[in-house]
Amino acid sequence: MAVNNFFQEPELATVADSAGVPLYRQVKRTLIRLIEGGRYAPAGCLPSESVIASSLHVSIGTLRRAVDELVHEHVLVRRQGKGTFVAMHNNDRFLFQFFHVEKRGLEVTQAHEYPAVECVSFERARASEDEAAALGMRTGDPVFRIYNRLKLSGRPVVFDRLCISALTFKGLTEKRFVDRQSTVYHLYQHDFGITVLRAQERARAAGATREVCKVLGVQPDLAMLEVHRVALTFGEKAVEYRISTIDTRHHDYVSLLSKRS
Amino acid sequence: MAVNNFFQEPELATVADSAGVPLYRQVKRTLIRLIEGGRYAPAGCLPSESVIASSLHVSIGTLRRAVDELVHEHVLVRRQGKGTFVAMHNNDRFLFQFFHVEKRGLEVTQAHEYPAVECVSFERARASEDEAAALGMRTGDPVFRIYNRLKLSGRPVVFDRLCISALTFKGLTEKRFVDRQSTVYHLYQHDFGITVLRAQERARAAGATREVCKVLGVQPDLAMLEVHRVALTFGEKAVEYRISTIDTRHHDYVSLLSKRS
DNA sequence: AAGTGGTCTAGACCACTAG
DNA sequence: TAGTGGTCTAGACCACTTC
Repeated sequence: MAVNNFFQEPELATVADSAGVPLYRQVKRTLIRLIEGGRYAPAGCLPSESVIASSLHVSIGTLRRAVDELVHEHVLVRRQGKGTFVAMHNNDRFLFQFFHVEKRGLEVTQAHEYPAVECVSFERARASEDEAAALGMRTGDPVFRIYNRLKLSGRPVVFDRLCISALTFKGLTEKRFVDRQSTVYHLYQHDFGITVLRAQERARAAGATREVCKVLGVQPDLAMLEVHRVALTFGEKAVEYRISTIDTRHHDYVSLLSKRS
Repeated sequence: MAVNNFFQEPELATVADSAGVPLYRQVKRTLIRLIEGGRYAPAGCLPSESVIASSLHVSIGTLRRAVDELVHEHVLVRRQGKGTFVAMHNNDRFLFQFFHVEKRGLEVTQAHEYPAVECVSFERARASEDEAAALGMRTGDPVFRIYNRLKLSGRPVVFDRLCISALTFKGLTEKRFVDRQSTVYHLYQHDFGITVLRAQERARAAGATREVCKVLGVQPDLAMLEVHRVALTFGEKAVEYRISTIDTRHHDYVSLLSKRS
């Protein structure tokens, strides 16, 4: 499990002596560069903390502080007795970090229900002005536009329209998308090496359009919840723009303010 | 600024040797008990880290770890060179920790706009079933029901209906509520010693009711965003139940998933 | 200059996991 | 039993604030 010939590239192994920046931040940047650069596969095990610390010529306390922050940001996962791993996007933890629709009723957090995803359409297109702005690209650049219907307890509840760069996700096909084993974000990570770290969401209410009525089977002008999400990876780079239209007659969009203890 | 006769109560000063619980967690619980018990006023300064550490017979590293977590949970605030303080709810930081309505447009986080609050009605009432469930009390218990209209750039955008226990907030009057200097949460903290630490929110879409039309001046059945919030203090105790109805034609409800770096 | 929090170190010991 | 992360310590030095 341990890797010996680890920090070979001198420029990566060296912690730059940037002015005023705390050492543990520099160590953190170094670790991010290594992860980002594909130095470790997702789910891969990092060398032990003592090995990394001595490789980078910092104390173990400093190394631990850098890792602490990366764990907090869901980039790494620690498992006592086993090692430190690159966070994966294929487990419950990560699914529900980004899926926040819950059946109405119990205020206490109940067991989450997995949505069943059906792909409604998959097309290559050119970025609209909005899409380009959200993804930091130019209008007309090639994108994939993927429309999904999500069912909870057998009833259609969410209409997801997502847009991703066809350059970033070169080689993606409808078949690969539909046949994926796990979540979309796991596909991004496993097949394209892109790890979604966080997302910004903006919610608003809007009447159901004809398209929404058709896909979700609701009556025209029903008040729907519309969530616009931009998913971000390292360096705050936007990788996905998604509009979710939610039938909130029996479900809520759940948000948690501030940290829990 | 420094307090000398600090840890007088032996049972508070002693860190219980609970089985298996890390020392820094026990220190954290001790600090919470002291804050909760009004040992320090809000905005009050704590003794220096070295003083607390030696008082509790733990190393400074352990004390710092406990304080780190409390800072992360917005219970304490550190100021280098000055000291550690109990977090206050009267600054921008805390206002916008709980107010998440933003004008549409720029995706980049723009300067937040302060809402202008008008009290529409203030009444003593008996808790409905929903209110009682949200606040952990019995149906029929006395509550205050306070309705506010919030304006942004002079236009009514949000209709807030909040419900709090009349027992917890004994002595609150419409005058005191309206004449408050700062935010509602600052009033809770300053006048009643209740610190709101976090909140749970559930959002849904709904057509405008007659009451909403009257207060916000919108046409009937316009799709509105409805946010149900339960605000919590120490020990996960619910202290406020609030329903915000938002006109999202020109504003969004903004949510941040996962941590930012 | 004195006092505060912020960083960094070096090492000890414990708890968990695997072979 | 060996290796991993988790906790705890004791002390040094730095950066910031106040007097």
